[in-house]
Amino acid sequence: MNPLPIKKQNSLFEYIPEVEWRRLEPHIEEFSLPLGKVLYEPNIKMSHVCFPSTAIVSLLYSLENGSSAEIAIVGNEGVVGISIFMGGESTSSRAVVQSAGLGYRIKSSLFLDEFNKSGPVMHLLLRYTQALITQMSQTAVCNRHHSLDQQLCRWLLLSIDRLKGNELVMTQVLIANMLGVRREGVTEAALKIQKAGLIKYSRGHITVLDRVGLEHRTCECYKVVKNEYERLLPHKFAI
Amino acid sequence: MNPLPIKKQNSLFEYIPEVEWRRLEPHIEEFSLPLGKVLYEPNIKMSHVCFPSTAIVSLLYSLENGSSAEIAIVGNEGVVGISIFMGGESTSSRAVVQSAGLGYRIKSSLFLDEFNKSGPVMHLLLRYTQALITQMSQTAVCNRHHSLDQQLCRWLLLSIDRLKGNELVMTQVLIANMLGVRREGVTEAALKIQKAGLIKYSRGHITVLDRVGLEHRTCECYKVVKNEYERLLPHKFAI
DNA sequence: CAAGCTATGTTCGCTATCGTACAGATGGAT
DNA sequence: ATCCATCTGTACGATAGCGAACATAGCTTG
Repeated sequence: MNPLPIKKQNSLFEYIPEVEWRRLEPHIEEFSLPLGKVLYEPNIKMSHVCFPSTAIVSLLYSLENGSSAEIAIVGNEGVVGISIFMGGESTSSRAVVQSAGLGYRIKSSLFLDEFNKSGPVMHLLLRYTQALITQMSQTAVCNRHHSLDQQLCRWLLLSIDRLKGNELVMTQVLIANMLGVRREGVTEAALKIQKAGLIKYSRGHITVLDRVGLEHRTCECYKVVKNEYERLLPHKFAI
Repeated sequence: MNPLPIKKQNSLFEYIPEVEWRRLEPHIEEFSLPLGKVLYEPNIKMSHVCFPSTAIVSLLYSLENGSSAEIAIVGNEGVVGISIFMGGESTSSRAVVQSAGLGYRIKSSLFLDEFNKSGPVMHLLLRYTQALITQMSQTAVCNRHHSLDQQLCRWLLLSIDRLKGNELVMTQVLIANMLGVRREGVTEAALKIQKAGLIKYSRGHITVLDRVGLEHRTCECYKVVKNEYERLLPHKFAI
C-alpha cells in the first residue's frame, strides 16, 4: 500500500532485479509526454527508449492516402521503441501520445548495452514484445471482423486499463483516427454506448460508468489480449 | 550459381556464421509440410522451430465465430515459432501450411540453447521478428483501408515471392479464409485480375502472368513490407 | 461413359460503413 | 455578454462486402 518508488511507475521496472536496476537507474530520466507528441516517426532512428508511467502512447500506421490506424496501445505496462533492441533502429510506424502524462526515457545506446548483456532485462523485453505482437495481431483480425461498436468498446477498455481513473481526455475525431474510421461513425457508436449507460462524455471528456458492461459489449479481442499480457507478464503486485 | 548446400535453402541460414552453423547443423532435420498441416495451435507449447524451404506457412488468427484472418506469411525467408525464443512458448495464433513443400526443424530446447548464447543467431532472429512485426502491422492497416482487389494482389505477390516459379496451388476458398473474406468476394476479385491479364487460374492452380501489373494494382502495403524485409535482412546472394 | 465431387461463376437483397454536407451545442477567449 | 472555435449530432445517397442460394464447369473415379 506504500506508494511505489518514484522511478518504478512503469510496471516493467518491477521485474528488473536489483543488480540490473542499479546499473540502469542513473540513466533513467523522467519526462513529460504532452498530448499529440510524436515519439518517433517512420524510418527515423530513435534516440530513446520510453517507458510511459501516466501517459499512454499509440502505435499508428499511416497510409499514403492519409488514413491511418492504431495497431497497439502502450501504457505503463510497456515500452515504446522496441525496434531499438530488436534491431532495426526504426520502424514504419509512428508513436503518438494519446493521453498526456509522464514517462521515463533512457538513451538508446545505454539501454542497448543493458539489453545486450542478455540477462533478465533482455528476457523481460522479449516477453513484452511477444505480448505486443499478440495485441497487433488481434487488432488486425478485429479490424476485419468486428463492428465499430465492439471496437470502440475494446479501445475504451484498453485505454482505461492504462490509466488511473475511469476518465479519459479524448475527442471523437482522435478516436476515429486511432480506429481508422470516420468521426461520424464514432459519434454514432459512442451515442449508442452512452444511451446504454456504459459511458458518459462531453467535449473530449469520456467517463466510463460501467466497465463490466463494456466488457460484455466488446468482442473477445479485448480479453484475448489482456489474458496474453497477464500470462506473459503477470502482475507482481496487486493493484 | 552453384546450387546451395542442401541445408541452406532457408535464407536465414545464410547469415549464420561457420561456428554457430556447425553447432546447429547436426540438429537440423528436413521434413515435409503437406498442405493444411498445422504446425502449431493457439496455446499449445511448440516442440520445434521450423524454417520453411520450399513450403509456405500462414500465421492465422481465428475468432470465436469461426472466421479467421491471416496476419503473416512465412516462407524460406523466415522462421515459424518465434514465441519459442521470445518467451511465451506458445501464441494465440495458428500456423498452417499454405503451400506444400519442405522445411527444416530443430527441437525447441536445442534451438533455445543456441539463441541464449546471445550471439549472431539471436540477433538475426530478433531482426527477423522485427520484419515480421512490420508485416503484421501493415496487414492490420491494409485490412482496414484497402479494397479486396488490392489485398488479393498483395497476397498473391507475397506468396509468389516465397516460391520458385510463378504458379501456386491454391483454391479460392482457401484464399478467402486467409484474407478473412467470403469466397465469392475472392471469385469476383480474381476474375477482374484475370480479365486484366495479370493472372490465369483454374481449379486451384493460379499462374501469375504479369508480376509488374500486380504490383501496380496492389496497395503500397506490399512494398512497405518488402522494403522492410530487405532493409533488415538484405539478400546476401543475388537470386 | 456416367456419376459425383469440388471449384468457380452469378445473382439478389441486406447492412455497415463511407463521403459529404450542414446544424446545433458547448466552453473558453475577448 | 458575446464571439468563435471546436466538438458533437444528423441526414442522405453511394458502395463494398456479406449471406444465401443456385448454376455451371472441370477433374476423377468407378
